[in-house]
Amino acid sequence: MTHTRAELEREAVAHFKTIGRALKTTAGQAWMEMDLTLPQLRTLLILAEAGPLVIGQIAQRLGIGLSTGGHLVDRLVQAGLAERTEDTEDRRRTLARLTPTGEDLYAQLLSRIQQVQALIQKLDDDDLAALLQGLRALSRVAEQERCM
Amino acid sequence: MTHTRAELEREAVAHFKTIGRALKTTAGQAWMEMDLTLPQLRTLLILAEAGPLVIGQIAQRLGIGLSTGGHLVDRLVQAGLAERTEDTEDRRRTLARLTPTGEDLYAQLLSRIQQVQALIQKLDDDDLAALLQGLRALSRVAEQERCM
DNA sequence: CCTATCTCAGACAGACTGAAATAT
DNA sequence: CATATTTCAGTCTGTCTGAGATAG
Repeated sequence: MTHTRAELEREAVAHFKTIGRALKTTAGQAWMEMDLTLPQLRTLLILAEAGPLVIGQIAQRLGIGLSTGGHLVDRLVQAGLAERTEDTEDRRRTLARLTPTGEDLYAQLLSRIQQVQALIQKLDDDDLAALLQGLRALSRVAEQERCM
Repeated sequence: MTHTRAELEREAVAHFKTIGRALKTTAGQAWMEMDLTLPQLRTLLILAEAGPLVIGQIAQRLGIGLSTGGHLVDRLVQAGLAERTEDTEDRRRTLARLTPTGEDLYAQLLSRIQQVQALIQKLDDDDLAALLQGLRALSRVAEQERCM
Protein backbone atom coordinates (compact mmCIF):
# COMPACT_ATOMS: atom_id res chain seq x y z
CA MET A 1 0.00 0.00 0.00
CA THR A 2 1.67 3.19 -1.16
CA HIS A 3 -1.08 5.54 -0.02
CA THR A 4 -1.72 6.59 3.54
CA ARG A 5 -5.19 6.89 4.95
CA ALA A 6 -4.92 10.70 4.94
CA GLU A 7 -3.97 10.70 1.27
CA LEU A 8 -6.99 8.61 0.38
CA GLU A 9 -9.25 10.95 2.31
CA ARG A 10 -7.79 13.94 0.52
CA GLU A 11 -8.35 12.27 -2.81
CA ALA A 12 -11.98 11.55 -1.97
CA VAL A 13 -12.56 15.17 -0.95
CA ALA A 14 -10.86 16.33 -4.14
CA HIS A 15 -13.18 14.15 -6.22
CA PHE A 16 -16.21 15.61 -4.46
CA LYS A 17 -14.90 19.05 -5.32
CA THR A 18 -14.37 18.12 -8.95
CA ILE A 19 -17.83 16.68 -9.25
CA GLY A 20 -19.33 19.69 -7.49
CA ARG A 21 -17.52 22.06 -9.81
CA ALA A 22 -18.72 20.23 -12.88
CA LEU A 23 -22.31 20.35 -11.66
CA LYS A 24 -22.07 24.02 -10.74
CA THR A 25 -20.89 24.94 -14.20
CA THR A 26 -24.19 23.77 -15.58
CA ALA A 27 -26.15 25.04 -12.57
CA GLY A 28 -24.53 28.48 -12.56
CA GLN A 29 -26.86 29.56 -15.33
CA ALA A 30 -29.86 28.85 -13.13
CA TRP A 31 -28.46 31.09 -10.40
CA MET A 32 -27.95 33.98 -12.77
CA GLU A 33 -31.30 33.76 -14.52
CA MET A 34 -33.42 33.09 -11.49
CA ASP A 35 -35.75 35.95 -10.64
CA LEU A 36 -36.23 35.50 -6.89
CA THR A 37 -35.19 37.55 -3.92
CA LEU A 38 -33.42 35.93 -1.02
CA PRO A 39 -36.45 35.83 1.31
CA GLN A 40 -38.36 34.17 -1.53
CA LEU A 41 -35.53 31.69 -2.01
CA ARG A 42 -35.48 30.92 1.69
CA THR A 43 -39.20 30.23 1.53
CA LEU A 44 -38.62 27.87 -1.39
CA LEU A 45 -35.89 26.13 0.59
CA ILE A 46 -38.10 25.70 3.64
CA LEU A 47 -40.98 24.34 1.59
CA ALA A 48 -38.67 21.97 -0.25
CA GLU A 49 -37.17 20.55 2.92
CA ALA A 50 -40.04 20.67 5.38
CA GLY A 51 -42.84 19.68 3.04
CA PRO A 52 -46.24 21.39 2.91
CA LEU A 53 -46.56 23.97 5.68
CA VAL A 54 -49.18 26.45 6.85
CA ILE A 55 -48.35 30.16 6.53
CA GLY A 56 -47.81 30.57 10.27
CA GLN A 57 -45.16 27.87 10.39
CA ILE A 58 -43.33 29.40 7.45
CA ALA A 59 -43.37 32.83 9.07
CA GLN A 60 -42.13 31.35 12.32
CA ARG A 61 -39.25 29.52 10.65
CA LEU A 62 -38.25 32.64 8.75
CA GLY A 63 -38.54 34.72 11.90
CA ILE A 64 -40.91 37.24 10.31
CA GLY A 65 -44.52 38.37 10.75
CA LEU A 66 -47.54 36.49 9.45
CA SER A 67 -48.28 39.26 7.03
CA THR A 68 -44.88 39.05 5.39
CA GLY A 69 -44.99 35.26 5.34
CA GLY A 70 -48.25 35.28 3.44
CA HIS A 71 -46.83 37.85 1.08
CA LEU A 72 -43.75 35.76 0.35
CA VAL A 73 -45.87 32.71 -0.42
CA ASP A 74 -47.88 34.97 -2.73
CA ARG A 75 -44.79 35.77 -4.73
CA LEU A 76 -43.89 32.12 -5.11
CA VAL A 77 -47.45 31.33 -6.19
CA GLN A 78 -47.38 34.14 -8.74
CA ALA A 79 -44.08 32.78 -10.05
CA GLY A 80 -45.67 29.34 -10.44
CA LEU A 81 -43.30 27.79 -7.91
CA ALA A 82 -45.79 27.12 -5.10
CA GLU A 83 -49.50 26.57 -4.65
CA ARG A 84 -52.02 27.02 -1.85
CA THR A 85 -54.24 24.20 -0.66
CA GLU A 86 -56.99 24.13 1.90
CA ASP A 87 -56.18 22.30 5.11
CA THR A 88 -58.99 19.75 5.34
CA GLU A 89 -58.77 19.57 9.13
CA ASP A 90 -58.97 23.29 9.82
CA ARG A 91 -60.33 25.36 6.98
CA ARG A 92 -58.96 28.59 8.42
CA ARG A 93 -55.48 27.40 7.55
CA THR A 94 -53.83 27.57 4.16
CA LEU A 95 -51.24 24.97 3.27
CA ALA A 96 -48.43 26.01 0.96
CA ARG A 97 -46.53 23.44 -1.09
CA LEU A 98 -44.11 23.55 -3.99
CA THR A 99 -45.31 22.85 -7.51
CA PRO A 100 -43.25 20.49 -9.70
CA THR A 101 -41.70 23.63 -11.20
CA GLY A 102 -40.69 24.74 -7.72
CA GLU A 103 -39.21 21.34 -6.91
CA ASP A 104 -37.25 21.47 -10.15
CA LEU A 105 -35.82 24.87 -9.40
CA TYR A 106 -34.81 23.76 -5.91
CA ALA A 107 -33.13 20.66 -7.30
CA GLN A 108 -31.29 22.69 -9.93
CA LEU A 109 -30.05 25.30 -7.49
CA LEU A 110 -29.27 23.32 -4.40
CA SER A 111 -29.51 19.60 -4.67
CA ARG A 112 -28.64 19.08 -8.34
CA ILE A 113 -29.81 15.53 -7.88
CA GLN A 114 -30.93 15.07 -11.48
CA GLN A 115 -27.44 15.82 -12.71
CA VAL A 116 -25.95 13.34 -10.25
CA GLN A 117 -28.44 10.78 -11.50
CA ALA A 118 -27.33 11.35 -15.08
CA LEU A 119 -23.72 10.81 -14.10
CA ILE A 120 -24.50 7.63 -12.18
CA GLN A 121 -26.17 6.13 -15.22
CA LYS A 122 -22.88 6.43 -17.08
CA LEU A 123 -20.89 4.32 -14.62
CA ASP A 124 -20.05 0.70 -15.43
CA ASP A 125 -21.38 -2.03 -13.13
CA ASP A 126 -18.18 -2.48 -11.19
CA ASP A 127 -17.73 1.22 -10.39
CA LEU A 128 -21.39 1.53 -9.50
CA ALA A 129 -21.14 -1.33 -7.03
CA ALA A 130 -18.08 0.24 -5.42
CA LEU A 131 -19.73 3.66 -5.27
CA LEU A 132 -22.76 2.10 -3.69
CA GLN A 133 -20.75 0.50 -0.91
CA GLY A 134 -19.09 3.85 -0.19
CA LEU A 135 -22.37 5.77 -0.28
CA ARG A 136 -24.10 3.30 2.01
CA ALA A 137 -21.39 3.85 4.58
CA LEU A 138 -21.43 7.61 4.04
CA SER A 139 -25.16 7.96 4.42
CA ARG A 140 -24.97 5.78 7.53
CA VAL A 141 -22.53 8.14 9.22
CA ALA A 142 -24.50 11.14 7.92
CA GLU A 143 -27.63 9.83 9.63
CA GLN A 144 -25.73 9.25 12.83
CA GLU A 145 -24.48 12.85 12.77
CA ARG A 146 -28.00 14.13 12.30
CA CYS A 147 -29.32 12.44 15.42
CA MET A 148 -26.64 13.82 17.66
CA MET B 1 -27.74 -11.08 -8.18
CA THR B 2 -31.17 -10.08 -6.93
CA HIS B 3 -30.82 -6.41 -7.85
CA THR B 4 -31.19 -4.99 -11.32
CA ARG B 5 -28.96 -2.24 -12.62
CA ALA B 6 -31.85 0.25 -12.38
CA GLU B 7 -32.42 -0.64 -8.74
CA LEU B 8 -28.79 -0.05 -7.90
CA GLU B 9 -28.87 3.31 -9.63
CA ARG B 10 -31.95 4.28 -7.68
CA GLU B 11 -30.29 3.29 -4.44
CA ALA B 12 -27.24 5.38 -5.24
CA VAL B 13 -29.40 8.42 -6.01
CA ALA B 14 -31.34 7.84 -2.80
CA HIS B 15 -28.10 7.80 -0.81
CA PHE B 16 -27.02 11.08 -2.38
CA LYS B 17 -30.35 12.54 -1.34
CA THR B 18 -29.97 11.26 2.21
CA ILE B 19 -26.48 12.67 2.50
CA GLY B 20 -27.58 15.96 0.99
CA ARG B 21 -30.49 16.21 3.38
CA ALA B 22 -28.27 15.57 6.37
CA LEU B 23 -25.83 18.25 5.24
CA LYS B 24 -28.61 20.73 4.55
CA THR B 25 -30.01 20.32 8.01
CA THR B 26 -26.81 21.72 9.42
CA ALA B 27 -26.37 24.19 6.55
CA GLY B 28 -29.97 25.43 6.70
CA GLN B 29 -29.00 27.62 9.61
CA ALA B 30 -26.44 29.40 7.46
CA TRP B 31 -29.09 30.19 4.85
CA MET B 32 -31.43 31.65 7.43
CA GLU B 33 -28.87 33.74 9.27
CA MET B 34 -26.98 35.02 6.27
CA ASP B 35 -27.39 38.72 5.71
CA LEU B 36 -26.86 39.03 1.96
CA THR B 37 -29.18 39.92 -0.87
CA LEU B 38 -29.36 37.78 -3.96
CA PRO B 39 -27.24 40.04 -6.19
CA GLN B 40 -24.62 40.00 -3.43
CA LEU B 41 -24.83 36.23 -3.23
CA ARG B 42 -24.44 35.95 -6.99
CA THR B 43 -21.33 38.08 -6.76
CA LEU B 44 -19.97 35.80 -4.05
CA LEU B 45 -20.73 32.80 -6.24
CA ILE B 46 -18.97 34.30 -9.25
CA LEU B 47 -15.91 35.22 -7.22
CA ALA B 48 -15.79 31.78 -5.64
CA GLU B 49 -15.96 29.96 -8.95
CA ALA B 50 -14.11 32.28 -11.31
CA GLY B 51 -11.34 33.38 -8.99
CA PRO B 52 -10.16 37.00 -8.61
CA LEU B 53 -11.86 39.26 -11.15
CA VAL B 54 -11.82 42.96 -12.00
CA ILE B 55 -15.03 44.93 -11.42
CA GLY B 56 -15.80 45.13 -15.14
CA GLN B 57 -15.78 41.37 -15.56
CA ILE B 58 -18.06 40.91 -12.58
CA ALA B 59 -20.52 43.47 -13.91
CA GLN B 60 -20.44 41.80 -17.31
CA ARG B 61 -21.11 38.34 -15.88
CA LEU B 62 -23.97 39.67 -13.78
CA GLY B 63 -25.35 41.57 -16.76
CA ILE B 64 -25.42 44.91 -14.90
CA GLY B 65 -23.70 48.29 -15.13
CA LEU B 66 -20.20 49.02 -13.86
CA SER B 67 -21.56 51.30 -11.20
CA THR B 68 -23.76 48.60 -9.70
CA GLY B 69 -20.99 46.04 -9.96
CA GLY B 70 -18.64 48.19 -7.97
CA HIS B 71 -21.35 48.83 -5.45
CA LEU B 72 -22.03 45.11 -4.99
CA VAL B 73 -18.35 44.41 -4.42
CA ASP B 74 -18.44 47.23 -1.85
CA ARG B 75 -21.12 45.44 0.11
CA LEU B 76 -19.15 42.22 0.16
CA VAL B 77 -16.04 44.10 1.27
CA GLN B 78 -17.99 45.83 4.05
CA ALA B 79 -19.30 42.44 5.14
CA GLY B 80 -15.73 41.13 5.29
CA LEU B 81 -16.40 38.56 2.58
CA ALA B 82 -14.27 40.06 -0.19
CA GLU B 83 -11.29 42.36 -0.55
CA ARG B 84 -9.91 44.65 -3.22
CA THR B 85 -6.40 44.32 -4.55
CA GLU B 86 -4.49 46.42 -7.02
CA ASP B 87 -3.89 44.84 -10.38
CA THR B 88 -0.13 45.02 -10.74
CA GLU B 89 -0.30 45.09 -14.54
CA ASP B 90 -2.78 47.92 -14.89
CA ARG B 91 -3.16 50.05 -11.79
CA ARG B 92 -6.46 51.51 -12.95
CA ARG B 93 -8.05 48.13 -12.37
CA THR B 94 -9.20 46.77 -9.07
CA LEU B 95 -9.17 43.05 -8.50
CA ALA B 96 -11.82 41.62 -6.22
CA ARG B 97 -11.25 38.33 -4.45
CA LEU B 98 -12.95 36.45 -1.62
CA THR B 99 -11.49 36.55 1.87
CA PRO B 100 -11.18 33.26 3.80
CA THR B 101 -14.45 34.25 5.50
CA GLY B 102 -16.08 34.58 2.09
CA GLU B 103 -14.73 31.21 0.97
CA ASP B 104 -16.10 29.65 4.15
CA LEU B 105 -19.55 31.10 3.62
CA TYR B 106 -19.59 29.86 0.05
CA ALA B 107 -18.51 26.39 1.15
CA GLN B 108 -21.17 26.32 3.87
CA LEU B 109 -23.97 27.44 1.60
CA LEU B 110 -23.21 25.70 -1.63
CA SER B 111 -20.40 23.24 -1.59
CA ARG B 112 -20.55 22.05 2.02
CA ILE B 113 -17.23 20.39 1.37
CA GLN B 114 -16.02 20.63 4.97
CA GLN B 115 -19.00 18.63 6.12
CA VAL B 116 -18.37 15.97 3.51
CA GLN B 117 -14.76 15.82 4.64
CA ALA B 118 -15.86 15.23 8.22
CA LEU B 119 -18.07 12.35 7.11
CA ILE B 120 -15.33 10.78 5.02
CA GLN B 121 -13.01 10.69 8.01
CA LYS B 122 -15.49 8.48 9.80
CA LEU B 123 -15.49 5.73 7.16
CA ASP B 124 -13.54 2.54 7.71
CA ASP B 125 -10.73 1.69 5.29
CA ASP B 126 -12.74 -0.77 3.23
CA ASP B 127 -15.68 1.58 2.66
CA LEU B 128 -13.32 4.44 1.89
CA ALA B 129 -11.54 2.39 -0.77
CA ALA B 130 -14.85 1.47 -2.35
CA LEU B 131 -16.11 5.05 -2.25
CA LEU B 132 -12.90 6.18 -3.84
CA GLN B 133 -13.28 3.81 -6.78
CA GLY B 134 -16.82 5.06 -7.33
CA LEU B 135 -15.85 8.72 -7.02
CA ARG B 136 -12.94 8.34 -9.42
CA ALA B 137 -15.31 6.98 -12.01
CA LEU B 138 -17.92 9.63 -11.23
CA SER B 139 -15.52 12.53 -11.50
CA ARG B 140 -14.20 11.04 -14.74
CA VAL B 141 -17.64 11.12 -16.38
CA ALA B 142 -18.32 14.54 -14.81
CA GLU B 143 -15.21 15.92 -16.51
CA GLN B 144 -16.25 14.38 -19.80
CA GLU B 145 -19.67 16.04 -19.54
CA ARG B 146 -18.06 19.39 -18.90
CA CYS B 147 -16.02 19.34 -22.05
CA MET B 148 -18.94 18.59 -24.29
C1' DC C 1 -7.68 61.39 -24.92
C1' DC C 2 -8.99 56.74 -23.39
C1' DT C 3 -10.18 53.46 -19.99
C1' DA C 4 -11.45 51.57 -15.28
C1' DT C 5 -13.53 52.76 -11.32
C1' DC C 6 -15.94 55.64 -7.96
C1' DT C 7 -19.43 59.04 -6.49
C1' DC C 8 -23.82 61.05 -6.58
C1' DA C 9 -28.82 61.69 -7.30
C1' DG C 10 -32.93 59.67 -8.13
C1' DA C 11 -36.35 56.00 -9.64
C1' DC C 12 -38.13 51.69 -8.38
C1' DA C 13 -39.13 47.15 -6.26
C1' DG C 14 -39.48 44.21 -2.48
C1' DA C 15 -39.31 43.25 2.65
C1' DC C 16 -41.24 44.23 6.64
C1' DT C 17 -44.44 45.91 10.25
C1' DG C 18 -48.80 46.72 12.79
C1' DA C 19 -53.66 47.44 12.61
C1' DA C 20 -58.00 46.49 10.77
C1' DA C 21 -60.91 43.29 8.00
C1' DT C 22 -62.34 38.54 6.92
C1' DA C 23 -63.20 33.69 7.43
C1' DT C 24 -63.82 29.52 10.14
C1' DC D 1 -64.92 35.03 21.09
C1' DA D 2 -60.40 32.88 19.37
C1' DT D 3 -57.44 31.79 15.62
C1' DA D 4 -55.39 31.88 10.77
C1' DT D 5 -54.86 34.59 7.09
C1' DT D 6 -55.44 38.62 4.08
C1' DT D 7 -55.60 43.47 3.10
C1' DC D 8 -53.97 47.99 3.74
C1' DA D 9 -51.08 51.96 4.66
C1' DG D 10 -46.46 53.28 5.29
C1' DT D 11 -41.33 52.93 6.12
C1' DC D 12 -36.97 51.28 4.92
C1' DT D 13 -33.28 49.13 2.44
C1' DG D 14 -31.05 47.62 -1.65
C1' DT D 15 -30.71 47.47 -6.72
C1' DC D 16 -29.97 49.79 -10.69
C1' DT D 17 -29.06 53.44 -13.91
C1' DG D 18 -26.71 57.40 -16.02
C1' DA D 19 -23.91 61.54 -15.57
C1' DG D 20 -19.98 63.50 -13.92
C1' DA D 21 -15.50 63.19 -11.12
C1' DT D 22 -11.05 60.88 -10.44
C1' DA D 23 -6.97 58.06 -11.36
C1' DG D 24 -3.75 55.83 -14.40
